[in-house]
Amino acid sequence: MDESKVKTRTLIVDDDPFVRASLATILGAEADIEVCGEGGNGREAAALYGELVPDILLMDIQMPECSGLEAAEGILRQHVRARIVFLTTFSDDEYIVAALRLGARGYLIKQEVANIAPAIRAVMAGQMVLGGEVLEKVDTLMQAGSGGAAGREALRAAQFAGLTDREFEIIELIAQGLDNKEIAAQEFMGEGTVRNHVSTILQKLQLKNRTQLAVYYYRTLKG
Amino acid sequence: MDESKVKTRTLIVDDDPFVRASLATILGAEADIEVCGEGGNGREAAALYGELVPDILLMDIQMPECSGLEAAEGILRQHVRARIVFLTTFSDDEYIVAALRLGARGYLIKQEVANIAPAIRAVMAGQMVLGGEVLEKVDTLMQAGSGGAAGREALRAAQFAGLTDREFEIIELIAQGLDNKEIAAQEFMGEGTVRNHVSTILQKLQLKNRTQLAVYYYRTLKG
DNA sequence: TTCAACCTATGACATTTGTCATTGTTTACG
DNA sequence: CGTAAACAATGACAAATGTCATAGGTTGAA
Repeated sequence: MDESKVKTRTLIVDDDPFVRASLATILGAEADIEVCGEGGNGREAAALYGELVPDILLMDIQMPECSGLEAAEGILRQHVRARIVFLTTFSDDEYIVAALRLGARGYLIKQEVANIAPAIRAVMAGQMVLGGEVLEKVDTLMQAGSGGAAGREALRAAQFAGLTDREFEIIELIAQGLDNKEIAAQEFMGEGTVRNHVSTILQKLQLKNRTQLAVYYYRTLKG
Repeated sequence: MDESKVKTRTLIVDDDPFVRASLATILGAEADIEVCGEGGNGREAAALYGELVPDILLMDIQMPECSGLEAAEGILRQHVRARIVFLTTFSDDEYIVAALRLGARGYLIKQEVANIAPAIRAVMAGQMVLGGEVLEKVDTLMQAGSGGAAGREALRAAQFAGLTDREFEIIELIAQGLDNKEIAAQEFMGEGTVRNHVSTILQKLQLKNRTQLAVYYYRTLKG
């Protein structure tokens, strides 16, 4: 159709009015991006999101009253497919993990201003974006196995923060519709062991059962 | 980035060399389509698909050695997001149902040559395409309720052949991760009734459990 | 070496899920 | 009117699923 003509509607949320204004100016100058609203804290973010339903929510984490993480959690509960990109001053370890676990589509550092617009485009294309500085942190946070490929691997690990390789394999099998017995056969382990892994996965991702896990998989990884 | 410049890489698979050549010529003439490979049967389709990972696989169903349906099943197992469009000589009833159930993105008739390129574009835009002749068949195959809207309704009906409205509602709730009790509450019916509906759905779609149903939902409806 | 993860495994247990037989109501069609 | 299909429900049952406690083996880092 005419996707190329439609601008990416972006909602900006930051407690610093100066930052908001700067971002709005910088992004507004891009031909394919339109700033559709601005907010100053998490509550406003949630309210504005429900009202405007933007394509992208670009949000700070540390904000008074209601943090970006809290807001994101609420928003994602309502709008599962929300594309939320965090924009912070420092790449704080716990925040990264928390944000990615929530299902954020990006985690950028304010210093890397020039990267923001391209990052938004990438997220709109279904990708996930981590700022360079963040990527390093992620790398050290989970001493990524051996000397394997860094790129996609780090992303994968990041998105399912805290999950082990085994657990991730099992997630993929569940997302293909296999039951515990089939998974056990495929992975050469006991069915009880599979159950244990599944149980751990569900706790880590705060899900209730394997069906929710499959849903989560397709909504977060794909989608 | 620059999606508008990148051509849609299309893999053509048909046992008739003449058909292959014709299609390649016709499609190659389109500014936004590029034929990236050709194959003569299902096995070649699978092999080439894995090698080239095209945007679109345009494939005949009836082929020697390995039918298009078999190939599609294998390919979709590996590449969940594969966009497979079947192109056949006749709109054969069973094939239509089978193809759509597999998760095909399109089912076209060779006679409607002029429609192929537009169909490819539609599929790339996330839509699903059924040739006009096919649509009629689908309509009669399942005497589509009453005189409701034909378009999207027919598609939905086709994709979930034989499913009732109620059943479809329940599918959507399952695809949101609700358990039977929650569905019962939401739909104002007994939990046992929900179980019965789920059981019927699974039989109709030939699935084993609700997790597979969720997987099926996201692989088929979404993409 | 000691410690912390991770992986594996078992047994017990409660819950959820799926199947089946059966029954009844309502609605649409011939 | 009779019939068929969709819808709702119940009870009973088998199977799958998820949780928990516990425990042994491996491996890499301090």
